[in-house]
Amino acid sequence: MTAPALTPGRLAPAPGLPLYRRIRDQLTAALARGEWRAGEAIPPERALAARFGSSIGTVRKAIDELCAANILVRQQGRGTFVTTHDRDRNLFYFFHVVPEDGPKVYPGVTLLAFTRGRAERDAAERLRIGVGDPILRIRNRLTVATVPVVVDDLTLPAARFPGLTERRFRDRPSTIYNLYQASFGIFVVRTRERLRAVRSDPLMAALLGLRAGAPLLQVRRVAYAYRDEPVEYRVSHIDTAHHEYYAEIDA
Amino acid sequence: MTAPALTPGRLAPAPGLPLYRRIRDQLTAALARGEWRAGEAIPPERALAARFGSSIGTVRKAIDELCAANILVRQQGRGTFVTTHDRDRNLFYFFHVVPEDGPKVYPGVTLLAFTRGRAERDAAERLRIGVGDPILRIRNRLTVATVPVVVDDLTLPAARFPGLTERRFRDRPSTIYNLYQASFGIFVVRTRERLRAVRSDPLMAALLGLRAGAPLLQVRRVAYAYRDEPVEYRVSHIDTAHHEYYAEIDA
DNA sequence: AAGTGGTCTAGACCACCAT
DNA sequence: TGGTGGTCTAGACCACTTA
Repeated sequence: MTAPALTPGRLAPAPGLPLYRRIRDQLTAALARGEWRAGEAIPPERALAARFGSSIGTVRKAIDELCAANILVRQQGRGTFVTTHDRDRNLFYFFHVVPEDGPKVYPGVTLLAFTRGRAERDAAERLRIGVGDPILRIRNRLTVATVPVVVDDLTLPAARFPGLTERRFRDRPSTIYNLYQASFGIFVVRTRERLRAVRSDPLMAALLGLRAGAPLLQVRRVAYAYRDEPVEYRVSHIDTAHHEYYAEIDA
Repeated sequence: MTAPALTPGRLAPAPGLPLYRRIRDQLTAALARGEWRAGEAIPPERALAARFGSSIGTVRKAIDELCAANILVRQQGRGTFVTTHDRDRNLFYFFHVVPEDGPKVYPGVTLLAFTRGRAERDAAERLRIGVGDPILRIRNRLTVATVPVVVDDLTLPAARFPGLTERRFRDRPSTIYNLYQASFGIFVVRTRERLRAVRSDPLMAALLGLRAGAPLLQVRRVAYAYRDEPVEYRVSHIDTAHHEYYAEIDA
């Protein structure tokens, strides 16, 4: 005498979806409205199973997907925790520049400029905002062992970052993506990057200590939050004379 | 009265590993020795559960991992199949060059050179063979809409490709990775790439119809088979004047 | 010792595909 | 209609962490 697989009414929305996906979406929604903060544990699986009126295996399958999306992290014997954008994580997932020889290291970051402006067509399209909408522009220079290697030009939709000032940006305690998460509830989940080789213009050459015309790796990255919302457009120029851009592709 | 979780003796090797991983490894081994060929269905889950003396859920978890590694593909109602390196798959997973505007298209491939030689240090290290071991060198030019965009220089460890001739390489029915799979049992599962911006030397410039010194995107890719065995070292030079290299990074 | 996630079972029923 | 993978249950026991 097994109970019917679907117990209607317990979890109302989208009855076409399997239960474990509806539970996953409920968890995502709870995360998005801040029920559990970054670094905190979510309730134990047995408690969640009771809350959603499902079996524990179904809750585990929902959590599995959130772990695969790097939104949650399991720790056996301790609990399941909301991922944080700490230094190590950031280095591992989002910083792809490695020295020609030797291990990856965390770069030094210098803020070169912090200005307000209005979105041009390129940035507006990528951030899915209107041309002329208010934006923030930030320029950083990254150094590895005091040698300048990367210049980052960030474009942020101002509407998503209310009250972000140069001081707040400069005095952030941790990584940039950690600031997005802790201060604005924006959790970067995925990025898409387009790369090309370009000639260095005089400005970039000066910032990186190169001759104009030297080849640079240009990376145009859009960072996305929970529901595929673009939240940052970043153009990087990388001097790959003694560093490389590293990518691992499955399958 | 539930049976004990572990039923010792049924699946001998590595008793420290969970059952579903041992089953996964058994399946991988069966795949590697050709028990089921590319494109064929593996036995149904119920049959595998009987064969391994486990419950169906445990077999499913093993298959889940092989699907995640893109070695198997499930099709509801039909069966579970061994992945093939067909054109679409190859385009999707391994060809990252997209036009500046418009959709990705499959490139035309022209074989420029096919020679035998001995491994230099760089290639030997990356392929984990000895310096001086026999290798095959292959040069291809890729065109998009008749415009040359990429020059690929492949280095293959000759020992892994016995009997591969220029004719056989040129007359392959499908993709290069499909040839590796169908003729040599080498299934490319993952690649690692290192990218940098370089100046075009005179030879590359001539092959791509550019002026020497033009910036090129250089990609050095190592392709790996089942157990992290390197099977191909490929250096690509890409003209990114009107094309881009596209990467998607999770988390 | 108590509490967490991790593995495994045995079986029911659903959704989909081929015939 | 019969066979496949997909979902779900209810519960046992294991492995690990913390107090």
